[in-house]
Parts: sequence; structure tokens; C-alpha cells
Amino acid sequence: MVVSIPEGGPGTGKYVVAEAMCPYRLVLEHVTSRWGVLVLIELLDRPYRFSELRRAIGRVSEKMLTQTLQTLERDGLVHRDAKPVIPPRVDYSLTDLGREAAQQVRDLALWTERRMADVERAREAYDEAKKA
Amino acid sequence: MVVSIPEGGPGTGKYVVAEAMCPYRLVLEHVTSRWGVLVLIELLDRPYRFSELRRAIGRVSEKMLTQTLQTLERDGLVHRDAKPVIPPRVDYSLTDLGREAAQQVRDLALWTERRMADVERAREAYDEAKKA
DNA sequence: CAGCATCCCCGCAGATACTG
DNA sequence: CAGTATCTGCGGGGATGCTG
Repeated sequence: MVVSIPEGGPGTGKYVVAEAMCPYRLVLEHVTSRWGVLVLIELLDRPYRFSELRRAIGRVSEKMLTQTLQTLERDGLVHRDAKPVIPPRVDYSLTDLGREAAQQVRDLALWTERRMADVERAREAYDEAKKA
Repeated sequence: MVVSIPEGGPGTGKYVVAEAMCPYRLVLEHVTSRWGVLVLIELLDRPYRFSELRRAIGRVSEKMLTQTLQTLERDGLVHRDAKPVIPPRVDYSLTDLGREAAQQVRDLALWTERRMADVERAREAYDEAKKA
């Protein structure tokens, strides 16, 4: 598959690279972003309200959570349901598309969890070899 | 599954959060990192030499490629084979562990590619709704 | 060729204050 | 409660130069 970044003039700005890359890689980055991963996995269980999600994840600044949710909503992965009540109540859930993504992300997360012991052994071996 | 970030004192440093989170999330970030994804997918095809890999990916600074490869090697996902010749020749390939990870990453990438049209439709709808 | 060392910039993310 | 707006810092990452 094509993953390489298309040629072009030398990037002047920093993240020109991110814009210049194949468009689907941008979605991939949204999905695999630090908070994107956590949001998707949590929402796989059930819908969440904003602050509820914030608490569930543990340490996300409100700003980053908002930003992550907006990005995922724009990409059509998350559905935002704002009830017109006071005080405001907004529920977030996965779309069908989002569910597909979330499942794969969770599978990858589960894999890393399962293989953690192997990774740690590899690290010890690596560090040991370096020390010598 | 547990993805939340454990409580603790307020993070003083910026990425304390990354260290404080469940250890497997660190590995997940390595494999889903901007360059990690590309490296893993490329290596799924065949082994690559350093500069060959650099060219294949297109735009990676040498520094980031080095750093990415070292991280993946330390995690036991990539095998580094440095031949003692002049000029130096170093081949990189996937370990069995790395191949498992790479396959899942590639699947996710392929999914994003397949669903790109849906994502773009969602974006147009989102932007249209915002404009109003 | 395959890196390591150094410098430096600017964008991400956290903190804080305010609003509907 | 669920956000927006604004400020600031610090560290990721590119550029350059050097080495085995």
C-alpha cells in the first residue's frame, strides 16, 4: 500500500508534511492520537456525557477532550447529541463508522496489553546489550 | 478494558501524563506514532536499509527515522542488523512480534483508506451545518 | 553510509478566566 | 454543565555539521 509522503517543494512550515501526506493518514492520526484512542475505546462500552467521559479517562484537559471530540465528530466517527435543556446536557456516542474504527483500535490496544511481557523482555535485553 | 490514566499528584511536567499511564499505552503510542506507522508498514513488505527506508517513506528527517527505529528496536518490534563492513550497511526488518503489530496497523490504515469517502462526506456535512 | 551532537523554532497542550 | 477565548511554556522535530 502507498504510505509514502508525496514529493513537493521543501516544507517551509512544520506540519506541511502532515497536510501533504495522503489524506487518509490524517484520519489515521485522529484515530490513533493520544486522546482519540481513549475516547474511542471508552465509547465502545456505551454513550457518555462530556464530564463523565472526562472522569472516565482520568486526565484530559477539558480543552483537549473538546478538541478530540470535535475532530472525531467532524470525521463522522462520533455522534454528538446536545439536548436543549438547562443545564446543558450533551451525549457522545459512536457512529457505525466510529464503531468500526474503535474496534480495531481496541484490538490493537488489547494486543499491546497481551504482548507487554514480550516487549519488556526485549527492552531489558536491549538495555543490557547497550550497557556493555 | 482499562485505559484510564491513574490518579496521582498533579503533573508538573508536560508528558508526565504519558509516563503515568498504563505502560502498554506507551507501546501503543510507539506503533501508532507518525513515523512508527510508516516504518512498520514499509517493513511488512521486506527488509530495508536505512537510507532506502528513508527514501521509501519520502519525508522523514534522518533524526526522526533513527529515533523511531531505535524505539521500535528497543520494544522488540524491529530487528537491526549492522554488518561490520565499510561503508557501513544496516538492515532493518520486523521481528515476529513486530510483524503482528505491523499487520494490525496496516489493517487499520487500509480501513481508513477504504472509508475515506465516508469520512469526507461526513466532513462536508459537518462544515455545511457549521456554516449555517 | 549510517548515524550522533547541537542549535533553535513554533505549535501542541495545559492553565486560567469567562459565557450561554 | 459544556463549552469558548486567550496566554504561556516547553519539548518535539527539523536543519546543520561532524564522525567512524
